[in-house]
Amino acid sequence: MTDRDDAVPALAEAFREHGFEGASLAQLSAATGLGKGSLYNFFPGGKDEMAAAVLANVDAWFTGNVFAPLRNATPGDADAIDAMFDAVVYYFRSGRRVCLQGAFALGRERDKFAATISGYFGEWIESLAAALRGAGVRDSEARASAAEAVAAIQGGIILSRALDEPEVFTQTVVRQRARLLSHFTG
Amino acid sequence: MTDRDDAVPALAEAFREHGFEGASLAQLSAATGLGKGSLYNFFPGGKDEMAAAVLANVDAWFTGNVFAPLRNATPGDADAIDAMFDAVVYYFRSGRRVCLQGAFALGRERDKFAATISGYFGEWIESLAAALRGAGVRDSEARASAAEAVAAIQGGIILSRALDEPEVFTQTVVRQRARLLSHFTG
DNA sequence: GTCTATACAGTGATAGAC
DNA sequence: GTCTATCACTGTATAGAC
Repeated sequence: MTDRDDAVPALAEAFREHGFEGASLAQLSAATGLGKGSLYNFFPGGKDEMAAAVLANVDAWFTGNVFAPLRNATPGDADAIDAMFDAVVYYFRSGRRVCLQGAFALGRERDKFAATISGYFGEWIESLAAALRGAGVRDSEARASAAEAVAAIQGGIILSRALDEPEVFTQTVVRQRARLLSHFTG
Repeated sequence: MTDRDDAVPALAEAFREHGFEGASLAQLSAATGLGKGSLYNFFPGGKDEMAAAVLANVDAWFTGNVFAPLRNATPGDADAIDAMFDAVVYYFRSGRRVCLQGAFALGRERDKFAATISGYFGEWIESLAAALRGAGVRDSEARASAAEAVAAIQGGIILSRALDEPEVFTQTVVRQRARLLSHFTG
């Protein structure tokens, strides 16, 4: 654990609150408690490298807490699906916390971090589809169903923030959880 | 029709491509073909007023092409639902075009345009729920089902852009359309 | 490694000539 | 009404003292 890694969570929160363009170096400096000089010492590439480090950190969290458990689930066992939704509710703070990859996908940042963003969502859908296939769902339906769940989560974040009603996100998760688990009861 | 209204569509595209913070006055000037002086003549409030005019313009389009048809649908008739999805696919260019209200909901712009954004999604959900109630769906389920559809559309835009696969959005619409129409076949 | 000082391009916005 | 010129300011990034 270097000091560089210690700064990443603070950077993440700053990017989530202000967006990539909206997060100025002054704010990033204040959020981390590091002077601009120190920030450029850890991230010579500037804001781009800071954002890349943040995205990689988020990806690592999801790999460990979501993607890998879905991949390693025993076929036909719904627990990994349940755990995924629990992790999602926790990570996105019931919809109050923005998904950086999702927010970046809507803006100019998409071009700059295209591979990372694509990889994040692609792996989420693929690992979830793998768990669904374990319940006997055929491949094309598993992928479509997985994409639908991931899209619903992303849309749930937007809606709950737009309406300022966290229950919208919670409800979205409840419904998607039930929908996916119904594959396992048959 | 004033020259002000003529500039709004060009401003909308600029905001969609670059985001609110990312769209500089130089770009807005280039997109509209108007000098900064002219822009400030039409929009004395600057960027904020331009964005507000764009959001109002989008809202008006949806009111005329989506919300009102849903409200005026004859109870039990699914045509308005079908028309909504057609309009959505057209408006969002099969997921290639960003939803400004959705993008703003994820950033700092949310605070500045809170009422407009909330009103847009609130009316979308309410008008869609009204059409579903016309098919005999009880109120709480109608609202939840409507919110799920709107969230899926927003998430579909994110996913299709993130993966650079318009088919993801198209598939989302296909599935949601089928899900909502199933209320009418009973 | 950390900070302060600074370079310099670009920002939103305004003034004023035409 | 339209543009150009300009304003004050903030942006990212760097240099250099400590």
